[in-house]
Amino acid sequence: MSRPDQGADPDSPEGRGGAASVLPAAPAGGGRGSLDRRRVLGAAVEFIDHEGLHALTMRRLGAYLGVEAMALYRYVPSRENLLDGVVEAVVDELYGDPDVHLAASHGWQDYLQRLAHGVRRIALAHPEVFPLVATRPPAAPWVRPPLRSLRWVESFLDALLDSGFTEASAVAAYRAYSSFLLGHLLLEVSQKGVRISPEDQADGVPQAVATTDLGEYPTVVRLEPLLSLDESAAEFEEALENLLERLEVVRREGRTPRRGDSRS
Amino acid sequence: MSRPDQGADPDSPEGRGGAASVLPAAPAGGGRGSLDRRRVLGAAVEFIDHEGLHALTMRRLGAYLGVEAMALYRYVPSRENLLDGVVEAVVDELYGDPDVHLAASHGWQDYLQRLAHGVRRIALAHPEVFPLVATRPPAAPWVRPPLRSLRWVESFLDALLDSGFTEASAVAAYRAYSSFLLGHLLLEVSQKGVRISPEDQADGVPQAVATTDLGEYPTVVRLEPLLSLDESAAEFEEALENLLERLEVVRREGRTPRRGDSRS
DNA sequence: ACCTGAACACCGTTCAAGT
DNA sequence: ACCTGAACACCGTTCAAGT
Repeated sequence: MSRPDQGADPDSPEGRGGAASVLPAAPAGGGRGSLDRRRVLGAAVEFIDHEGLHALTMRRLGAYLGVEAMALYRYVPSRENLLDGVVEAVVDELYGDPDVHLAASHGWQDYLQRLAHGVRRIALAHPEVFPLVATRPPAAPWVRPPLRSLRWVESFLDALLDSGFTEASAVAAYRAYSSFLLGHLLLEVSQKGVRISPEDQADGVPQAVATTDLGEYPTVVRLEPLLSLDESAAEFEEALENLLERLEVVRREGRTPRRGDSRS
Repeated sequence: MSRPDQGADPDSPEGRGGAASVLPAAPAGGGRGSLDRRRVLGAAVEFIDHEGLHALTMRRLGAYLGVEAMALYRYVPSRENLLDGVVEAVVDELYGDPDVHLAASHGWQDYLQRLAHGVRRIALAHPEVFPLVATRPPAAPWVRPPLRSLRWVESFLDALLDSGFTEASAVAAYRAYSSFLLGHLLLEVSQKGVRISPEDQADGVPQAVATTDLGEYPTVVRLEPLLSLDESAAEFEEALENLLERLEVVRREGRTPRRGDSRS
């Protein structure tokens, strides 16, 4: 059950840390000081980190900030917009990550490695927010989660184009990379115990499994110890490495991937 | 704005089909006949398919069935349980898919191909439901979306064990396969235009992109035609094929995948 | 300029009462 | 046995009113 991630627990005992890095040095949660959009969004991230997404209501967020819910509408036009802002705030944390800089990296594979690990660190730092990052529709349909912002798409494509990818294969690589990140991180985060459903699973989790007749699933029962093992970190590395190798083949051959490539 | 009201195309042209295959021959939506859990869940799936997930409330689902909301609580203990039931009903459609049968397939690769395509068909048939399939926590943390049910996990593992996978590599394959399916299908479905947010994006979508200064992202602007191309189907095939080839290497070598495999 | 009180339309859910 | 009416505690959101 030990957490594999590097980088969680940034450098201090601030507890769950998280959004703190993107917030002003000013008092965070229910602290004083006048409100502004940034403080509202930061408080929302903290609130979701601690209480879960399902607990976030305008009224409770207001109370968390020491204010009536109606006051929030001065900084946020709607709850939906608030959630979009939360996603943006969390993704923005990546901008401050010194490990994820195109300039600082050695080649496109190194850059994609750093970027993937940066996104993973964010996902693990905000497991309750990540499903939102993963499922909120982005600005345009071709800007895909979890990168989500034009800035990262631009940076990604530039890195690949500079390294000899054709335009078509750079775009194909972007799609494959997005799918990989989304699938892996969404499952990893939910495995760590996000409670998307309200609190109806107070008794732990295995409720539904316990009431099922396990006798019909002997293989699952036998392999349960293996299935329960958390190998997320190693699996992430392995799948990422494999993807990068696959992309390198595409890059060398200078074209869009086609079926059956690796057979020739 | 048009209300779906009761009896949206009761039985005439099957419309989008979808859940119909798993429902009784009886009238589906707002038709008559006494309620039961199956009819309630089937109506919920139809409702979400037509109106979107955000529109589903107990009161509106009641109205869709020609009944007060309170009547639903005889068949469904809570809204959360209703959503779980919706997910289950949609996944259950896979059971009726004649293309997805272990017995009918030729080898484990063929089986995983059929299974993946079966899940993809369901995702595309119910794009508004699929995010729920993807993000609702399953019964146990090691039963992963989007397969979600012990029955499919059992079937998956059996197929691989019978084909010479070790227990550890069968489990690793299950994890890799789940991540792949989840990532690809979630992005494909959301690209097709799911509106998870309410209706605030009535003006199409590009609102946020239009208000952004695109001048800072020349590469994205230049590659926009490529980025907008929908290559989902081909990309799905290609990534699936690649995954299966990767698993074949693991199977032949009879061990859990490790980093750097394909290099040796 | 910034926040609040009161109000509106809507939720999920409970329960006594109807048929 | 199955459904409804009324009620409760809670939502998001608007707006006139307070300071």
